[in-house]
Amino acid sequence: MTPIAEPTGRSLRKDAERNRQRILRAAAEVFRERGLDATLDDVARRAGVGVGTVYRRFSDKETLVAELFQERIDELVSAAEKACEADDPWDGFVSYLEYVATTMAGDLGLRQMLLFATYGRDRVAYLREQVRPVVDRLVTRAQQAGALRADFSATDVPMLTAMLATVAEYAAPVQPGLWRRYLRLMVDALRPDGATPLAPPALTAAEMELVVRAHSSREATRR
Amino acid sequence: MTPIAEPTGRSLRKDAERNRQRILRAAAEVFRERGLDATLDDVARRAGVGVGTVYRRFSDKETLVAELFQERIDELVSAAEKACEADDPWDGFVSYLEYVATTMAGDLGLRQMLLFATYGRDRVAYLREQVRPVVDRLVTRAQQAGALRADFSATDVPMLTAMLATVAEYAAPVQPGLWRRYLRLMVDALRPDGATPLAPPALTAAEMELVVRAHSSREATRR
Amino acid sequence: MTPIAEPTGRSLRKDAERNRQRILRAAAEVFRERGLDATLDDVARRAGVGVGTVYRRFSDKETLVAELFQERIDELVSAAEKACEADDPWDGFVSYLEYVATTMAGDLGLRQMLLFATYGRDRVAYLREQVRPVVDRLVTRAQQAGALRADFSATDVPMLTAMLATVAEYAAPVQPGLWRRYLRLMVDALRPDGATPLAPPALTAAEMELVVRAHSSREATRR
Amino acid sequence: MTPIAEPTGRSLRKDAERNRQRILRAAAEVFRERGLDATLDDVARRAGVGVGTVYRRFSDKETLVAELFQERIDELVSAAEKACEADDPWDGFVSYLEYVATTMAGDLGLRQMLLFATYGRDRVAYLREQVRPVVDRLVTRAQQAGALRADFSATDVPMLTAMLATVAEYAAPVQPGLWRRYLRLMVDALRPDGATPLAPPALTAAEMELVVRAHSSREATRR
DNA sequence: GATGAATGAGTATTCATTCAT
DNA sequence: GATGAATGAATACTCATTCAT
Repeated sequence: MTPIAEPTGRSLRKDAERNRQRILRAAAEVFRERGLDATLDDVARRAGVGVGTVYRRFSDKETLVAELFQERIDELVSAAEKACEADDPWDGFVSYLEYVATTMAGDLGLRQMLLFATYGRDRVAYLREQVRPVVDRLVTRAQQAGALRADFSATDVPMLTAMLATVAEYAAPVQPGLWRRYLRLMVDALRPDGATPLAPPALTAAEMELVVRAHSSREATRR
Repeated sequence: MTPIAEPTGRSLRKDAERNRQRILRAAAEVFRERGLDATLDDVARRAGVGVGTVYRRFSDKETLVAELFQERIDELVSAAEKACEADDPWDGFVSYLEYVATTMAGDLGLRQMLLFATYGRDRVAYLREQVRPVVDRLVTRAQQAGALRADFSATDVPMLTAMLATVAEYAAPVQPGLWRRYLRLMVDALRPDGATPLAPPALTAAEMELVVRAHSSREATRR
Repeated sequence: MTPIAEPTGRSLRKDAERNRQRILRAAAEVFRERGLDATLDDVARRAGVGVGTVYRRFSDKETLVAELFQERIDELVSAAEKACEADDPWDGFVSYLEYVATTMAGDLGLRQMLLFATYGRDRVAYLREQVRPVVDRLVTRAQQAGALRADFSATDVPMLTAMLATVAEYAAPVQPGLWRRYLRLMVDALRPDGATPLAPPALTAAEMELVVRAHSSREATRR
Repeated sequence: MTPIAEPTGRSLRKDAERNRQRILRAAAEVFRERGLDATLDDVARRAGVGVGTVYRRFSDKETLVAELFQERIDELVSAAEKACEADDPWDGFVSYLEYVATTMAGDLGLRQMLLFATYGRDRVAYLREQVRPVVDRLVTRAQQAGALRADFSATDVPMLTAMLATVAEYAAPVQPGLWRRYLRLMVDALRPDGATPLAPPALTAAEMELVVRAHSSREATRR
């Protein structure tokens, strides 16, 4: 784009950034389609760069995956925020669940990341850290509006999304939207009327932390 | 054949059988804890035998995994049958869900087998073949008793159990019974009164077959 | 594309090409001396590179073997063409036999490739495809000159060369040229005068195809 | 067979000998059909005994193969002797060649043993030791009768048979008798009339010894 | 900085051989 | 003696990661 001259300095950094983006985009595609078993060579090829370049930008496969995950988290956070501003608190809440499930339904790599402790389980901890406050608000808001049963907890949300991800994973090749059926089912159960007391109680935030940590430490032993 | 005498050959078989059991036990542990990526060398080490011995007993990693899976299937089928004979059709239905969730809780290998079809996808087909009729009965029975909403389908059952298994897996180290909370939630939704129409519709039996098959072919193309 | 400049990438390719050649040379030696059972690790060691490098250049053991074989084919075809242009049709014919026998002498791998079809049987088919027309001409030409008995067939040529190669293989370490003795013997028999009718008839081209195919399928069933 | 009593002593040895024969027979079949790559487990299975028994009778796979080879040698020697007593010296000579080629044509293992230096090349040395005197006689007799060209040597015989084995190997699956065609060809060349002087000269007996030794020592280095 | 070549530990599986029963 | 169970070194091939150009 910049015609002549300027061979060093800024243009290089611009190139670098462009490559970084390319790689992230390529990785997102590749992992989405083929799961986390895909090779970094595959990613590099799709990005149109050499593997070396990938390693220059991301010290590790793990790191690259984590970076991608972070992108999803960011998107998730803004989705949650947007959902918080919905006119109807209940609709906001449900639309957030829908958003998460939709995202996961279309992304094999993401599902593997969430459902199996093979890659960077500790990222999930970080995710919760980020999203939690917003989700808290989302839940409280719906409950205060009397639309969501009182014994529902913010820590239930990640569990529900994991459950939907499971369905998505299972049905992905045949009926990618099947998870909506189970979202409906849950939603029916989440209304305050006629609900049976839930037991055991939801995880506390601290317990939730533990859950996630337990997963990652198990991970640590593995390799 | 001859129940008396035959002191030779028999004692050998005893040893062999002992090793076979050791291997199965070791494999169950290893795959449960570390998933299906675990090596047969790992299994052998855990069992305290050489790899060759593992291969003498199980022609394949695939075969070994399948054998383990078969054990679970058998248990599942009898659980379903027992559930069918419960006095209260609804209780029977719920207790089956409980049984399956409990079984899958904490078994990473089992979940991988069900969700990602690297090993023994045909086995999953077989599993469904075995359990389906009993589950059909279980569901019909609960619906005829007016205890289960009419738009619920037998193909919903594996989905629900997979969902519960996901929760179990997540929470296992901290709160192993957490999945019961979500079982309650679902159960609330499954009652016929006040239910919202479910959409999309449940998978037909044929579609369910496809889901399973699709997993294996996806797997095939992946490599 | 641009023949000037481009100092990067090119020098790498030089290295890579050098290694490729090293590997091919090493493979030629190893397979020649120790047959096709030799390991690619052996080849790598001889070439002074890691196994990975071998696999980077040749996707398969099969492929590497085929590549080596292809080199021989190319040489063979040009030898046959040159032989076709000899002033004396008979001398041309004989010199071709000499060439082939010389080439195969002492190359255990090459002989295994021709006799036992573990690797690159399709290549043998391809070889025949390539050489056959030229050999046909070579034979016809000698027969039309009245120098070669009429019941000789082009499909006899590979058989004769295989036979000579066998002798060469046997005698290589002691008397590398011994095969010439048997070439003389055959040549005596190939003259048209005083020849006994040959039975059974030579293979037809189609049968020859079958021979080659049969080897591969036999191989297939064996494992 | 022996009814009661006599549990130790002779009957055991009889059993052992019977097993030995069974194993040899089984090995002959298995190696004939599937070549020397066949497993000793395969042999044991075919023989209806355990592998352990095979190892009790034959210290080694190599040894078992050698033993089989010896059987063939013995048969070969008697064939040669019988051929020596033929009324027509020439016919005797040719029938010997036919006998050897026929034997090899039907036996993949034998061909591998003879054509490739993978198994027990030194056995070939031994073979020659045994057969040489008879073959000498066979050749001399035919030459004295004026039926065989004078420059033919006894050391040419193993070469001719190896050549025929090559054809047999090649054509085995499609046209197992094709070697006869080339035997005819050679026979035409072996008549004394109209023969071109053969060069280089045949191997001397000493050289032949060297050839064989060279093969086996090459073998030694391999493992 | 970018490239892609090189590396080698790691994986599933086989088979000759040994040894407990 | 016979059995077949156990062993483990060996083989083809992959992929995350490093490094020379």
